[in-house]
Amino acid sequence: MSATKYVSDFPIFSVTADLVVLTIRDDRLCVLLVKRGGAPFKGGMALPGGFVQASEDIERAAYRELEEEAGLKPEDVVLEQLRTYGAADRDPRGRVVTVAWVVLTADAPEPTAGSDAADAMWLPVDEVLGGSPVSLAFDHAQILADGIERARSKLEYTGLAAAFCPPEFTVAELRRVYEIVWGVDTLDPGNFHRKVMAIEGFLRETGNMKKEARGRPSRTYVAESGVPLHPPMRRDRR
Amino acid sequence: MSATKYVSDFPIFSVTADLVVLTIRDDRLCVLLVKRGGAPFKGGMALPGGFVQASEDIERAAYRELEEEAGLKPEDVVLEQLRTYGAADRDPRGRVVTVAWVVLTADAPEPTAGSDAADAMWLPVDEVLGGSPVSLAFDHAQILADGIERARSKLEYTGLAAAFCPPEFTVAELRRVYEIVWGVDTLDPGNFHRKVMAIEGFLRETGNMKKEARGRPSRTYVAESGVPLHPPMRRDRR
DNA sequence: GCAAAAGTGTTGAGAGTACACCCATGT
DNA sequence: ACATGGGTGTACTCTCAACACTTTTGC
Repeated sequence: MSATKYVSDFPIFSVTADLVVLTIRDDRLCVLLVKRGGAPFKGGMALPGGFVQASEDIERAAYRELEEEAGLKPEDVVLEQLRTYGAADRDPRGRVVTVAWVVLTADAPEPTAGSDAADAMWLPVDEVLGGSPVSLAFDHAQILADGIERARSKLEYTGLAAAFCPPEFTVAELRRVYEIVWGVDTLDPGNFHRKVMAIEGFLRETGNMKKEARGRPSRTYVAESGVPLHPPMRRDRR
Repeated sequence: MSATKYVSDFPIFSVTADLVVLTIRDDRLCVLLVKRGGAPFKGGMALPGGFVQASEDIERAAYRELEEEAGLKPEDVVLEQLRTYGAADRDPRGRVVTVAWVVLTADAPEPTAGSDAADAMWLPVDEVLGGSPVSLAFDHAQILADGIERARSKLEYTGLAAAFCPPEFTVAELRRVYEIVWGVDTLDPGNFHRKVMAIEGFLRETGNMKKEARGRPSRTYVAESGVPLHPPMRRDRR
């Protein structure tokens, strides 16, 4: 850190932007974690993130950290604010509040490639939060859990699932996203196809086809907008 | 202000908690606004709120401001975090980020009663944001709009509507809440009654009755929990 | 009795599910 | 030919909205 001192008439806070970066790799929902290089929690795992600079919009800081720590550019992702965590004792360094963001991406470059945090890695979320959970620094386990729940519920009533797909994708690829994120066995392919095609303004046909290893080639689509889905894709919660 | 100076190694932020306090008065959705007593925007209207103290949880600060500026106690309200606004230039005093909260309440005491801000008042939201909108300080117009939208959508899939009702209420009172907040003409009383009674774990009958000016007396209920509604109460968005 | 509001019954339209079936490709 | 996944058709179920109707009060 620099020797510069900052002075204020008001109680002093520092603000960080922390990121819950989610993607799908090998048919599993994965989150980007970094190994901390300094105190506190040195060597422990944490969400990527960092301090917001003095004259930087918080959202801009989130995009900057995303590029620095994950090598992801704004046009590769969907980013939205999750919530702010501000318990007085959440950071041993002092009074730090963090604004957390959920980031969805289809691009999943191995994060070691030329980034600040060479110790970044993708881990399946069910391993991080599951039976023998990975211990995360600060309150990051809570932030991660909140971020995953946000992503799950957003799939229901927005077209956000497309953010996990490449720019041009098939209905089956979109269906896999729903199955993986919701953790359900199999959505009926026929019904899913019809349902998703019935939603106005969600998918636009490209005219291209994509051949898989087996079976009939499928049409490809691009997501049209971020508008709410009508009707929504509801998950069963009996 | 005190003469105390605060010093830090990190970029300095101040953090405020701002409140979108909503209630229903005279069959209209109303928001609590205060007249600012100091610069900037002195004399202008703003959302109630204030600085978070140095060792105070942000949520606790929200409850404190709620009591100081509106005379409302935690048990009288439902409070939930809305989002954080952190544009670098949003406050002319310096780098201030605000964590905004949505507060729903049935109690609507006239706010002048013994509070810090004797200049607080309830205003109908459609007058504040409508045709000739009231000008609000900072980015508070945006915050208010976001808060109202949050309240509207929360009515669909949570039992939050009950927060606008007294502790013991009738199905008709609950129905008025939906009509007023969503701005719809009339929900069918019969269908609404059946729908709301079909939701597990939402309403518990008290055994009491309430007589209105006219018509058959109705049973009264208390809201049972904050659990999600299944099935949800969906609003039409044709 | 009449008006008004609570609450119930009935019915018809539409949405969702299960599943049969056809289509287009690789092997 | 046959296996595989894309995509469509069909019929049954369930939900929901419209609205008729009964109940219980005040006037």
